[in-house]
Amino acid sequence: MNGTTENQQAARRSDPTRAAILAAARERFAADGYEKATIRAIARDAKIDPSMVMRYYVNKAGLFAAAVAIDPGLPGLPVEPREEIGRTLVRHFLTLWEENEELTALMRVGATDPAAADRIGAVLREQLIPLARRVGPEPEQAQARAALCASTVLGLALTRYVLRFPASVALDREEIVDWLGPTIQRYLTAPTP
Amino acid sequence: MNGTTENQQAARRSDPTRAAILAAARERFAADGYEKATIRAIARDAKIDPSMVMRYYVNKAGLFAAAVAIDPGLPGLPVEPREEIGRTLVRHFLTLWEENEELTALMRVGATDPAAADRIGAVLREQLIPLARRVGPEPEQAQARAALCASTVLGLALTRYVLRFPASVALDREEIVDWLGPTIQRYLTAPTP
DNA sequence: CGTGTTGGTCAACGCTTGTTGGCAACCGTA
DNA sequence: TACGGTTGCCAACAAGCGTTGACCAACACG
Repeated sequence: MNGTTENQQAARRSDPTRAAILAAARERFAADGYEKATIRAIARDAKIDPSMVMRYYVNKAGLFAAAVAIDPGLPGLPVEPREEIGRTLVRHFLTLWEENEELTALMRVGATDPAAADRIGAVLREQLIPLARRVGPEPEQAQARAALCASTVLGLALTRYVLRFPASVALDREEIVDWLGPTIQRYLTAPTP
Repeated sequence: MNGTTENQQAARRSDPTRAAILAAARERFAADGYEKATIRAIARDAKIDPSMVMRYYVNKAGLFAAAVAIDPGLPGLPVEPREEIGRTLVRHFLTLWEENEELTALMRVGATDPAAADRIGAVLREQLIPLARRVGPEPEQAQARAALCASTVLGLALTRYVLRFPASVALDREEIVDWLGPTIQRYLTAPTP
């Protein structure tokens, strides 16, 4: 089907530009949120004309959708040893947040845009709740357990990566795992209090 | 000094209007965030002309500052019995969030505006850290303990009142206290893991 | 070589925003 | 009754936004 590589769009001469736009968009959305991240500013960062953004991504919403796409990949996570899931999950989320600034962007935008909020909610629905059902007792409690885990993880992300409270930024990785790991572990596996 | 009541501004004929503006502003800021809550929309809700907003609150930033002012009142909180602080704190925060929509507004705006973010951070600095110092062991760990408590409480607020995840909204009050109470208790009083 | 396609710029559009100043109506006081 | 201050509305401003279409330059292919 394709001469060079399998399963990808034909290479276009404009690919570097497209990538530059996406990179600039991610950075701006993560730093400023949706409204304050203007197409003009993004174009300036990418060193091209604002109209190019429209040509390649139709409109601002399309640009945001293209710039922010994330899969936390929870289904592939090892759930054994079972008494370590809490710590495993916390570590997993920490690397995820530190490697993808899109997550910060998604959260900044989600605070005011229901569509973006739902993108985050989808992770809870499609990955965290099933995981809670698989791993914990009382499957009918999976919703509640997953909600608590989400609030724990997103709370840390909020204070550390979005609001950037010094006291939260100062925590180091293993310190966080030591404190939050048992919390998540309890939310997932302990009997309903 | 004043004929009617002590320690307050002279009653102005415009007070009802001022109050209507503030109420509308709180509602809009809480629902839409800073940029999407336009002065025109707020004025429309308050059934007055947009220029009145400027007359009474100088500019949009001044309006926001006047509309959102909160004191969580942690210093006055009973810390006894000590093994109940966790649950007491969680209950306190829950009523706080349910009674003041300003808190939702502050968080929506804080997601993109550093000044608003700092207003939330001030609570952590001035009330939560001192409380952690008073109540927990190893005073030099107070920063970390308080940061963890803040992330717990704000995480719940985020998923429940800002992002409005159904699974988080569905939790009921005492269920939350039962799950989060022990978490806060541990963050505040347990020895460093 | 000519010709269609692609990558990119420029200038402008229509609209909304925060903000301003002028002007009319009302009030309490003298 | 006259009058200064308050309360309110109206119309307009400048600036910034997302978005559009005309136009030029470079390339690919016959």
